[in-house]
Order: sequence, then structure tokens, then C-alpha cells
Amino acid sequence: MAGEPKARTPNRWGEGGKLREEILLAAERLLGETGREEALSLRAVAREVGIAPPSIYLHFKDRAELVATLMEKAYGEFIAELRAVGERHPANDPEGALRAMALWYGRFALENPARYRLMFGVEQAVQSRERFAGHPVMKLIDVWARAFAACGYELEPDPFGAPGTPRTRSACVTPARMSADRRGALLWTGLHGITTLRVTMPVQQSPDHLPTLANDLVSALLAG
Amino acid sequence: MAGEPKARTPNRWGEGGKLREEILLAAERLLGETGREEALSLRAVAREVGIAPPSIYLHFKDRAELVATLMEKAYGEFIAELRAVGERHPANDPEGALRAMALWYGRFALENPARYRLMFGVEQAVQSRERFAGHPVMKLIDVWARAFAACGYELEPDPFGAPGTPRTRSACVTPARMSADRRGALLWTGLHGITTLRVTMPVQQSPDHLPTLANDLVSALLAG
DNA sequence: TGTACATCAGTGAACGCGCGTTCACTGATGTAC
DNA sequence: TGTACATCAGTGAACGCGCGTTCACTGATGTAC
Repeated sequence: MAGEPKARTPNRWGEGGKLREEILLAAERLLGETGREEALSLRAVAREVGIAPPSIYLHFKDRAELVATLMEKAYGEFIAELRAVGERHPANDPEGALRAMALWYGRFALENPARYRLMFGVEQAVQSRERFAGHPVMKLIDVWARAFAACGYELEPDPFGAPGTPRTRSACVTPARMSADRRGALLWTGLHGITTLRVTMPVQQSPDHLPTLANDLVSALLAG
Repeated sequence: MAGEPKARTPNRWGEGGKLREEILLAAERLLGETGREEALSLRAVAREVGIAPPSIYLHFKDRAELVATLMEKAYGEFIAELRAVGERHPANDPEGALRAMALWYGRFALENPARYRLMFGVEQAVQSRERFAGHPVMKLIDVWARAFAACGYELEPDPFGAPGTPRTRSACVTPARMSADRRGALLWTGLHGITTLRVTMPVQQSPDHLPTLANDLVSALLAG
């Protein structure tokens, strides 16, 4: 009935690592279907791969380690692609690059909601400052800041240096000219807001809604 | 050891409804602690109230109905309070009202993450158009649009009228002057992005970060 | 060329857990006659 | 004033489920002597 439940033959000696990849791929597949990391169970992954549940423990310490691995993979691929989108634009059109990146970000979030949630969902909240140092999300913040810097705005010296670094007052009150970092943060958070609300609420479904909002947002942040 | 496990005496005749309120309050309390609707179990609620799990079924058809009730309550209170924040401002300072509302929105999200998630979390995604008609979130969209209208921007005629209502081209491409509705949508999504990312990533924890970002966002949207 | 042993890849059965929900019930309070 | 009955508020025990994880194991492949 249910296909071949016990067809699997063990990998050869030294090829045990192949199963690790199979597990990761199956987990990504399931995540794409169910949408929520919390709904991803080891037993479901095992079923998807066609192995016994304990076999997963040959490659991952526990469920948490599997999820962490999925997350790192997702971050790595996402940031690399976002950067690539910007770099594909001619260097003399930094604003176009910014718009293209914003649009790609929005599209990715809408087309891959599960992956997006895996990275930026509340479940994945970074608890401690220590774990945040070196978190891949810092690379993302940097990508946005540099994209604005390319448009002529100034980078802050070291926005993530020592915690409690005193900031000048002009950086806390609305400054005469917002830094590239702050513009980047506003763009990112704005895009995040647009896309997560869009996933949640199917409001104003016209297909050009996302591009329009994203474009308006970039325009607002390129002004002044 | 564990207090009084069977102290409860039944309510009087006609006062069965009291338990319903107790259940809702206990569920809200638990939600505030655990943070995630999915982690809210009927059995945990029953424990919190001090009743047997089946007693919940005297007042709610099933788990889904309990959660739906919690959500409606949260929306009602949230929107009423947001409106009130705006109305407390003098009528000749609509921009100040807008800033106050934006700030209150951000504070609420950060201080009540569980309630916020209950309303705007991805788990609560509105599936169908039918269920969206009359959804409380439309009231929220309206509140923002009217707040911008008070600042002198034009309201769209009927943004949520018949689906597929043809829009003028100038409303889809970046228009010469953005409508109050679109400004409202950008502000809402921007605030949503700022706050959800803030909950997730404790980046740049300086206490005035949220006010500054929110203020910058409002400024950007009041320009032009 | 044989054989004992180590290592590898993977499994079957079981554990204890908390869950949503159903069922038949208990005991107090009201009502009809 | 009594009594049979209806209604109300709530319970105890059980159901079947899927879960993460542990345990002792199987059987094939390599290695030392």
C-alpha cells in the first residue's frame, strides 16, 4: 500500500554522510509544506527520508541541532543571493540596485514563507547578547547599510561595536541627515513588515501591490 | 504539596457564565507567559483555572473557538485603545496624534508580544477572502488612513470595495502624492516590521531606539 | 589464505509525556403537581 | 408540605495520537595478525 517501507539499504563505508544531506533536504521539503518550524518533527523527517527515527541521531545531536543547521543554511544562501542581486547591477546605478534588492527581498519572503519564517520568525528569537555576536543577521544589516552607502549616505563608524557605546545625540534624535545604517534598518524593517503582514493578511491582492509598496518605501528612504 | 487541587465548588444556578470569564482570563495570563498561541493547551488552561479539562467544553466548542474568542477580544481592546490615543490629542495637532499613535503601537507590541502575535502572527493567517471581509484588521487599516487624512492627505474612495475594482494607474505606480490610505499602510507595515524584528533580534538595545525609528518613519511618511 | 575483531550504517521496540476530546457520572438547585 | 423530576455546573477515567529520545541489537565491511 504505502510504497516500499523497508527498501533502504545502508550506505557504504565512509558514505554515512550522505544520509545527513538527505535528512536536511527532506526537512527543507517538509518545512516548505507545513510552513512552521515547530511543526517539523523528527519522526516526520524520518518518514520523508524513509529511515527509522533513531537514524537521525547518527548525524544530529537532537532536534535543536537539526533546526539550527537548517537555519544556518537558509541564512547563508539568502544573504549570498541578496548580495548577488545588488552586484549584478551596474555600479553607476546604486539606487536601481537598492530597488532590485528590496524587490527581491519581498518576493523571496512571499514565495518562500517557511524559509523566511525560519530565519526571521519570532520562534527563532535570539536570546542572549552573546549568541547575537556573530549572528548571521548582522551580515544582513551590513548588506543594507552598504547598499545605502553606495547611494551617497554616510556609514556609521562601528554600529555594533562594544555594547553601550555612547552615541552622539544627533544619532538618537532625528538627525539632519539619516545615516546609511539607519536608512538600511528602516528599509529592512519596512520590508519585513510589508511581507509578513502580506503573508498573514491577504489584503489588497493586486499583483503589483508588493512592488509598489516596496518602491514607495525605497523612495521615501532615498529622499533627504 | 501543589496547593488545593480540588477546592473548587460549582457556581450557583445561572452563574455558569462566570467560569467562561475565568477561562478567558487564565488563557490570557498563560499566553502572556508562554508567548505563543500554539503552546496554549486546554489542559494548561484548565490547570490554571483549577478545573477539570472537560469543563472547558461547557463554554467553548473546542480549542479553536477558545482561541478565536481570545483573538476577537484582543483586537477589540487594541483598536479601541489606539483610537483613544489619537483622540486624546488636540484636534489642531494631527501630526502629533499620528506620532503618539505610532509610538503607542510600538510600545504595545514590545510590551505585549504574546497579544501582538495573537493578532498579527503568521499562525493567525486569514485564509479566505470571505473570512477577511469584516475582519477586525480592516478597522485598524481604517484608523491609520484616517489619521493621515487628518494631516491633509486624501482618502481613497473605497479601498476595500468590490474585489478587482479597477484602480487608476496613478494609484498603482508611485503617484505624485501618495494617498492617506497608502501612507497608513506603509506606516503600519513599517511599525510591524520594526517591532517584530525588535522582538526577534535584540539588536541596538538602546531604549530610545524604538521611538527614534518610529519617529523617523512617521517623518518620512509625512514628507511630500 | 584464514580468522578474530573493530568499525560502520542503520533498526525495532519501547519509555514516558502531554495533548484534544468523549463518555457516563455526580451532586446541588430549581420546578410541577 | 412532600416528592418526583428536570436542569444546571462540573468531574474522573479513559481513548488514541504523535512526539523526542534511549536502548540493545543486526548485519555488512574493513583491518590486524
